[in-house]
Amino acid sequence: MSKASKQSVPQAIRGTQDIFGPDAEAFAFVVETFERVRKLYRFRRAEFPVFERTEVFARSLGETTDVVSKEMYSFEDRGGESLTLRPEFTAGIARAYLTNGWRQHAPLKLATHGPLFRYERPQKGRYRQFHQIDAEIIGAAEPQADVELLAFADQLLRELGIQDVTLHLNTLGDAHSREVWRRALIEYFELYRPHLSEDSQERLQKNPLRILDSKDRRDQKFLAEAPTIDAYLSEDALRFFDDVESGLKAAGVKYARATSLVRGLDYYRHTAFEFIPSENSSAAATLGAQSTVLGGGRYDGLLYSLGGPHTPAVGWAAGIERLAMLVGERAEEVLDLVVFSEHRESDGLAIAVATALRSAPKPLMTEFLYSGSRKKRYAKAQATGAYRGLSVEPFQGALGVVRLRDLNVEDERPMRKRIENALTAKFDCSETTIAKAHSWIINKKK
RNA sequence: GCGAUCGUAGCUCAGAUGGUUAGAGCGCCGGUUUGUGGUACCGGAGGUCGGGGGUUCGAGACCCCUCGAUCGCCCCA
Repeated sequence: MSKASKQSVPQAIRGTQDIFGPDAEAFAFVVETFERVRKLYRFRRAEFPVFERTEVFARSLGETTDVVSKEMYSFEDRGGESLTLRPEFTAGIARAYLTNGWRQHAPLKLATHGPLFRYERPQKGRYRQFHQIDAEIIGAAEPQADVELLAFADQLLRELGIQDVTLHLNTLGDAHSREVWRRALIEYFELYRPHLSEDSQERLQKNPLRILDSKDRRDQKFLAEAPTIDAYLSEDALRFFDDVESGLKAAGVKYARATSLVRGLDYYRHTAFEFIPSENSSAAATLGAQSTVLGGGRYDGLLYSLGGPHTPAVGWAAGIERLAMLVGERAEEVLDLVVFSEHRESDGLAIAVATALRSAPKPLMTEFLYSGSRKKRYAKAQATGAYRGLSVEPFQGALGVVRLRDLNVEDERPMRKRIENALTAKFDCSETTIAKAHSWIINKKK
């Protein structure tokens, strides 16, 4: 190990993470599972820019929301244009739908994943650069779209093996229902204004719906009597929600009605939902205060607010880090083989052997060791956890000899055959036994 | 933006009440042993104690600032 230079090592940006090892495996497992399940539902893969004009987010999320007013990474580019690193997927996807004329594909089911950026205080399950998987259906006004989207989410969580997470479902009604309800809430909470928490007194101005899921005890005693959306739903809105509920039952998706579930962002209508760990479950403990693992809803108002035609849409997003925490650490796959050269003269043959094994018709997952003293390599080979080891040494009158080493395996037969097939495909070699070890003398390359 | 706890070798951590050249285990490098070689033993490299300022005869330990981590509030996935 060499001495560190005098220069100080740069620190990672606050709230960013370098993910490696079992955590990275869990992350990849979430993405791979998402990719697999999304195809079953025929959501089409799409990629979107990581930054957009600032107005894309400002106009769609609402200027007063926390995300826009204090959490965006915005900057001017060299042309003086205000750009913003995406704090969420939906706005950018809506923009893409409009600018590319994707109405022709409606109803369009899209799936994507990648990094998002929010200037927030990092804590458990929350980062400044974080990652989401995302699914959207644009151009479908039917409640069946909501149902299919939720069935997808539900199946994804099951296939990830995540337990004790339940779907909380609510409706915010159509634009009119929502507005009437909102006014009723303000009127109700105004009565108790002095008794509310400071946060909720402020929410009364900015976002009265959010008072409903306040964690403050002072607020909670007023929540039971607060008006619920159900009393204000228009007939259409009511019928829509009924259809969603019966559709979910038909699809076998379990859910709990959550009348206090609301959405912070302005563009939501009708269906709103979150998958949340059950209280006192280990999943809840794992996630800490960041309980929502997947959330979304219908945003029929969004595309219009971006200057497009009235376009119905539903979607959800889920935090990959949070899902990965629930999945738990995943071990990397166990290696089939580890190959190491015992002498400098056999280094070339060793890499040729490793390559032959990796590119065989039935390839073997192979680690190739090159560091450490010769005598340390056997110990290193053990430590890789590979089932078998192959040492490569010079051999008189031949290119060299490959010897099979017992490492961490019991059933040696299938592996030995595969190794032999891989070797004979690339080399002229003969089997033998040297010092009781099964060996192949490599005569020449084919 | 607000609050709490924390920051000592690559990793996990010891270093009572401030006091001589800052320690252990693991890992890494080398050697002896072994010789289908995973063991055991010996040795070595590696730290301006997150950074800056202050108090003190003297600070890793105390104070202030700053950066970062962790966990809450807010908000959200």
